[in-house]
Amino acid sequence: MAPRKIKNMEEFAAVSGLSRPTVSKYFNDPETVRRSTRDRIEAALAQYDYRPNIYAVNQNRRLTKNIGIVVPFLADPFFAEIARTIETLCIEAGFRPILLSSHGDRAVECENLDSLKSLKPAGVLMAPLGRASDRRAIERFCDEVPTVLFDSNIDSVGEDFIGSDNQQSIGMIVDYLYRTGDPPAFFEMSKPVNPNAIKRRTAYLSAMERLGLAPRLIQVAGEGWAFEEIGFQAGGTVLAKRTRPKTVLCSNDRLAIGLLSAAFELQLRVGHGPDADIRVAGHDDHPFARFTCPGLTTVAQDYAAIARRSVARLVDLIGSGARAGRGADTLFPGKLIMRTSA
Amino acid sequence: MAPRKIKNMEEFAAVSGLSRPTVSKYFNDPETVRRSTRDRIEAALAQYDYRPNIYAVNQNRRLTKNIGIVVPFLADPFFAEIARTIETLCIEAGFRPILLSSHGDRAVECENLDSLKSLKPAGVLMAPLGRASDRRAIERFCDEVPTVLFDSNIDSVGEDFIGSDNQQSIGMIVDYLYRTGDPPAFFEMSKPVNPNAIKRRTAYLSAMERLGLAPRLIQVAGEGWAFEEIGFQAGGTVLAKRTRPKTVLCSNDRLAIGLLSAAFELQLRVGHGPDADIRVAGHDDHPFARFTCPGLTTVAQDYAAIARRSVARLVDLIGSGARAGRGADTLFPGKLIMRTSA
DNA sequence: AGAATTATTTTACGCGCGTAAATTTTTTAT
DNA sequence: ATAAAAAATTTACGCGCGTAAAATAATTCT
Repeated sequence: MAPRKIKNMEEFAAVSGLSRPTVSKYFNDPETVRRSTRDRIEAALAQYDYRPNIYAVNQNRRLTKNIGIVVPFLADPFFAEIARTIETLCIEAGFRPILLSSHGDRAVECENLDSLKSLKPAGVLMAPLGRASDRRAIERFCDEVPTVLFDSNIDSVGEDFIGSDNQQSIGMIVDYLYRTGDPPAFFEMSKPVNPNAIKRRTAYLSAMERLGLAPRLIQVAGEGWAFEEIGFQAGGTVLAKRTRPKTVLCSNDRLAIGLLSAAFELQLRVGHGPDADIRVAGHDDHPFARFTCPGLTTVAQDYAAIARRSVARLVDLIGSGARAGRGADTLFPGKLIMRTSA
Repeated sequence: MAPRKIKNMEEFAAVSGLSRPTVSKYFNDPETVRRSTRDRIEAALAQYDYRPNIYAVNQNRRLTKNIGIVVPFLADPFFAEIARTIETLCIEAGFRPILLSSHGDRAVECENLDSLKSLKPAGVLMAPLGRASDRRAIERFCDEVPTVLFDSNIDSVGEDFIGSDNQQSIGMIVDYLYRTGDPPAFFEMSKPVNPNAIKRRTAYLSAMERLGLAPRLIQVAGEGWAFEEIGFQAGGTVLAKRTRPKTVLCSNDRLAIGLLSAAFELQLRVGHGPDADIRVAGHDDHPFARFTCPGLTTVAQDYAAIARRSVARLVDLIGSGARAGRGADTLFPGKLIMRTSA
């Protein structure tokens, strides 16, 4: 019992009866050694519980097995969920994910990229802040590290972009709302941080035009990532007016959550029933959207597909070693989630 | 312009006119070199933008500047928030935080500890899963790495524990609910994953006894971390019965969010008004608690204080180099947050 | 069985830095 | 001003591994 402690790969190679370079090869890719050799190593591994020193391993490797994951705001459950999915997929693909949040802050985002650069990652999956991002810094980063952007795009940056088809999803829910009642007004922040927000506005306008309807934008002040608070405060003001719309489509679910809270406080009945005062819809299918009062009608982003495709693309890029320059954009369609709020 | 690229510390030392070990000393602690030396290095640093290779740096250091942060479930905004605060504090203290989530899974928690061990962290801040944790694995880990537990305790493990005083906070809200209406029933999961849940139940029972009241536990089935869903499903059943309580105190806010959603669906009026059907209170002051319908009366955990103290204790431990064995527990009191749900 | 192929071992070197010990410089005390 | 003490710097060595090239062994094919 209690076999002596293994200090390094040399010793481990000794107890497995192999040379160190062979063992090294095994740890880089177990498939590259003979079956019998592999069995011997794995037997020794079970007995001695040795792990190569991460720092020594990565010092001389051109490319590490690290994959950086950068999200703009981890306290948003949407990003927490997608990050979790991506993490799992990276591990399954044989990489070591390193999760960083930019906390909604441009400077932090830059620091994250700097930190990652010094970790020599094989690749990076990044959901940028959007407008608040330092475009130049991200460009420079993408020049050095294979990077796939997801969720929110920055034109002509990164190898690839994977996201949602806002044109389709907003078009769909505008159609739905129009067919089942009054056409929606669009509730959003006047200075959106996120490219998706801008695309959704455009999509709303074009959908209304297509239907031959007059658009109505409700643009409210507010900055940062406290969307619920902004939706609540500004929404309260909007809803208190006599001119309030009969149907509101919010640029995202978190704004809608705040708006629903404001509506409740004003004792407005939200829903599609005959005695309802107002209909509210959102976008994203936020994890909490089904627990709002009433449940929020919204469009689900296919975040599982986005995560899968993003990881797959990055792994491809890493495998091919190709820095193919600007690649293609992939947009996944949204799915209408009908609950009781609209 | 465009000075030649710096490959390593040797080159950087050359362009700053110093020897490499001196530069190395500077990067370990700028205070340990002479003022004039420091100025020269920092001037060169501004011009050449060199960063020491992380892997080479940590290979020979006994102790890295890494601090591991392990939370049980990052998709829970409460943990996302406290993790964010802790991250910032670690950076301010001159360390490099590494954030890992156990995703509510025992095996993942163990893997996280293994990963951390091979990163040779100076210390670790850990919020364990609780009952689902592999106690032995955590014990072994704490033997090797200075570890401060926070949020949820595992008796006799780790150097220190920082958390909330459930006895105080539950006692306070039970008092409040009793003084302002009917005494509360306690809504919880029958098999709680979290030690806090168990302490809260005990605290509820003792508070009721102190007040000379008959306790009423409503224990519902359900496992995992989908608290809203459990609160919604089980809560719907409970609230539909004629025997439903007039006042419900939920073991945590996420259960309460689900319960509120169920109440809304049953068209029950929640609140402390004269025409209300039921009062609902929670615990934690979850980031979304103020946007529920109606706003959730709850107890705020002082997560900023917990984060500050946890980091401070760990930095102390690291500084003193002392493995003092089992230290003290620090419990912060909660703060009553009166909203309209109770 | 012999040749061609594939897998493994040996040899040899270097990565970029930490760190103890030796040396030099600077500061303080006399 | 000079010696002693303290601080800063340099010298010298090694960490644990990757990796390339050459040599050897095992396997497969004809």
